[in-house]
Amino acid sequence: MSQRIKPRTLKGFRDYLPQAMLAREQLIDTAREVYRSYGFAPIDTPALEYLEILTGKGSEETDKQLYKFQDHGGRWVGMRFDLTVPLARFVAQHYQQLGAPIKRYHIAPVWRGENTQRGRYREFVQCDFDTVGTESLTADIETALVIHDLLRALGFQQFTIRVNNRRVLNGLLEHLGLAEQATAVLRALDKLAKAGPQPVAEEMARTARASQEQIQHVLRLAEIQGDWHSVLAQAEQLVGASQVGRQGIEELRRLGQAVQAAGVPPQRLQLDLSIARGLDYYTGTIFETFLDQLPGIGSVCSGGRYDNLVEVYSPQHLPGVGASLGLDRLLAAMEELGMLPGRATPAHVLLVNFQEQDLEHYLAIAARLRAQGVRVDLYPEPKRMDKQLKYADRRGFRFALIAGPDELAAGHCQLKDLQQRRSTEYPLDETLQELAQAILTADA
RNA sequence: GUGGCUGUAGCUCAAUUGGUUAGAGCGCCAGACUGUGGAUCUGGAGGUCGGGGGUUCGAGUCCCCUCAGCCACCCCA
Repeated sequence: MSQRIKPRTLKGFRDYLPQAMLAREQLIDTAREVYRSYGFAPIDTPALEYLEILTGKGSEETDKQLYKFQDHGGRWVGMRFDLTVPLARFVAQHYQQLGAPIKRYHIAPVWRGENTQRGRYREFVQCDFDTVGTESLTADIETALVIHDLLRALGFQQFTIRVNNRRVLNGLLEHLGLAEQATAVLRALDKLAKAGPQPVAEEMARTARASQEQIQHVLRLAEIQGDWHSVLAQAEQLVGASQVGRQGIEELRRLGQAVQAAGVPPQRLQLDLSIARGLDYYTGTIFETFLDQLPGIGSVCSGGRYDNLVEVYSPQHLPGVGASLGLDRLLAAMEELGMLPGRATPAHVLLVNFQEQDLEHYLAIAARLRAQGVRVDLYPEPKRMDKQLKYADRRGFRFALIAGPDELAAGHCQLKDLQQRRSTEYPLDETLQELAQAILTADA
């Protein structure tokens, strides 16, 4: 070999080893189950879209982060940076066949060419669920419930879903005569939690040319603290006579009431009038979800209502609402919190290999166990047993199945529980039902 | 995209003021122990000191560039 190529991966792109991938797949399975329990159905869309489909939808910033290039036919194409914009295109293209409302989930990778950090990558998987084609607040309420169920199903106890409504913000800005500069004001406001009031006020003065009085008014809204009820009461005064603002407040009132009535503990759902979200397409309810133990990692599940996004591609009015679970960010958090299992194998049992001439026996035993749902890993070569047991141990197998010449001759086998460190004898009969039951029971 | 910090074996880290053939622990492979795992001992594999260039008699060590990681800004999952 003249020149060996150095194996490496691009910045922000990663390989996933078995242990990590098992955790990812388990998380995906959980998300899928929760989505399905609410009736969301799966879809998929291409990684590449015509560039014009993607640009100008999220924000100026997302346009800059877009991976784009000319394909072999000279077409300008881009890699999707989220799953919501492709969904809008998808709905516009297929709503005749689908009918409304459309409830779909979509678990797939997205790409953003931005700088990397802990829990921030250039290729990452989002787990989106959305309801398109209804303006009903029920869809917003269910979105909150799904987020809640999802985090609970993943094993989280301490998390906070922060809720706001763009209409409240827009109402206030309208009331203050800042409707024109809404984007700039909201962008500055979004930084309040991190930066504090001083820098935010300065940014508003600079980018939105807001007066001191206007700024103070906006900041007052964001600083409102308290329970759901009192926050709304105070916000009501600040938005004044604004029609939009009052609608937003009413929506939040109904949403808060319904979600709590559905059994979500009040402390998990917080009204936070300062969250605005950087994406331009949101029009109503907005959600962000933070882990109480790791607030610094950012939101692990965000979303909101976007009533006009599909109209970019279709004359139909197709309002939508949904949210996106950040799989990779969540996994980074779970790893930090020690919530990930250390297993590196999906198999329940390692079948020890004693000698080449008994291969057919091993294959038959494995086949019978698999037929009953047991995942069996047959060691490929007759190595020393201590090596094989060490292999099983290191990878986190619960069981090793020992069926050497002695056992085969006697018509039974040893099931070795590597966790409890003891063996039990089982008959090697036609079905191996007793053995399979023992393995599957211990696994559950 | 901007700024700061970091970069030695798979992992965690050593290596006097620049000075011969770059070390340790853990892990991996093998043996002691040819049918019973997290122990012990012995041996082995694995590094172009992230990569490239420069200064120097001599660079892991100093300088520049580049790549990657972390942090902040920005934005976001």
